[in-house]
Amino acid sequence: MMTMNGKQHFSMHPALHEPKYPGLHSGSEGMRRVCLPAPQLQGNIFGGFDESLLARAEALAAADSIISHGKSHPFKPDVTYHTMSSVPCTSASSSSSTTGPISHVPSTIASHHHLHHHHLGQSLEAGDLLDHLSSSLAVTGMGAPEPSGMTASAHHHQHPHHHLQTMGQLHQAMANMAHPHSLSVHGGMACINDVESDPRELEAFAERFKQRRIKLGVTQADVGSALANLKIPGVGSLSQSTICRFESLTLSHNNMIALKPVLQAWLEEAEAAYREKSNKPDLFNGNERKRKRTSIAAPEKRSLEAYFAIQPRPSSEKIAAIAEKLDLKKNVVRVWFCNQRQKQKRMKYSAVH
DNA sequence: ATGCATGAGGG
DNA sequence: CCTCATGCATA
Repeated sequence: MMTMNGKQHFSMHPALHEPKYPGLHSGSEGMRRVCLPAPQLQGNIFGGFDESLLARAEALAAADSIISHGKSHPFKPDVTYHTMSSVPCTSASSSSSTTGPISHVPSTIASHHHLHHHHLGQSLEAGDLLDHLSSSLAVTGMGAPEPSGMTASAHHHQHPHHHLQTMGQLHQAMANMAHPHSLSVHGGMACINDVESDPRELEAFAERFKQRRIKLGVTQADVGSALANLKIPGVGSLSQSTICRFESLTLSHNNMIALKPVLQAWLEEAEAAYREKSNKPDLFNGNERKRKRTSIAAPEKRSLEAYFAIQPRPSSEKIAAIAEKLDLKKNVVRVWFCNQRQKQKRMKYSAVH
């Protein structure tokens, strides 16, 4: 559909991305074993990718399905619905209009009134709890950019983008702490910023975090919204998804490092407040959710995985071709590839170590 | 716990 | 367009 944009990006990067693959424990999706040999297609990826490539990928996809994986879906015809409907809930929640562009508007820096949904009976009332925790993790000067797997020269590379610029400045911290050179000459043990111990420390922290969080009777979602109350410059709230991913280490290494200080600060505050006060009344829940999610059917997904194994970064043309072949919207395919690439780079340090 | 998506920032 | 950090909707 929709023809093609005459844009043809030949960004055939050698192999900037390390073939790091998790495989440590995840195992929920169908990817992971998609690392197929992919014979001699390095030479004509662009030249004659047409039939051969697509055919090849599909063949592989077919073979793959025969082999079967432990996870077979009952069957899912691609349900591609995009529906962002209205928000019946007219509560005063400040939350986002799920209508896309305005999801996260206000930088909670100035105003932090988020009336989120709660459903724990006696969890801590973050709003007040963490209100006085304004500067726990002020800073920790340390200088040294890029972790181990980053672009060594682009230290300003992925900066303060996104809404709440949660990392706007966290990125600094992240970059700084990423280097073993500095120091964490603080208390002496488990400071807010001793990332020098690399992935191991993170893993341990994530584990501890989860355990204590549960102990406090707080959900991932609650942690996310409570973060805004920390009013750490540049740090707003986060979603349940992100907290979950942090705990399960399924974020990029950089992201993990950037989030650690914030979550640690929250944890400390929450525990302190917990001891102090039993709890508070708590709020009610305002619910609102509408948007539907596109669902790619299993067969299509298998094909995509096969294509991905052959060429993780298909050009616009190829994406269009694949999209048409699988009868999917081009954008869906493009996004799918982007997401696959991200997954491939998840934490679970599987490379460069 | 995860799949698909949005958006910022950078080319 | 891509990469990245994140989020909504979902299974």
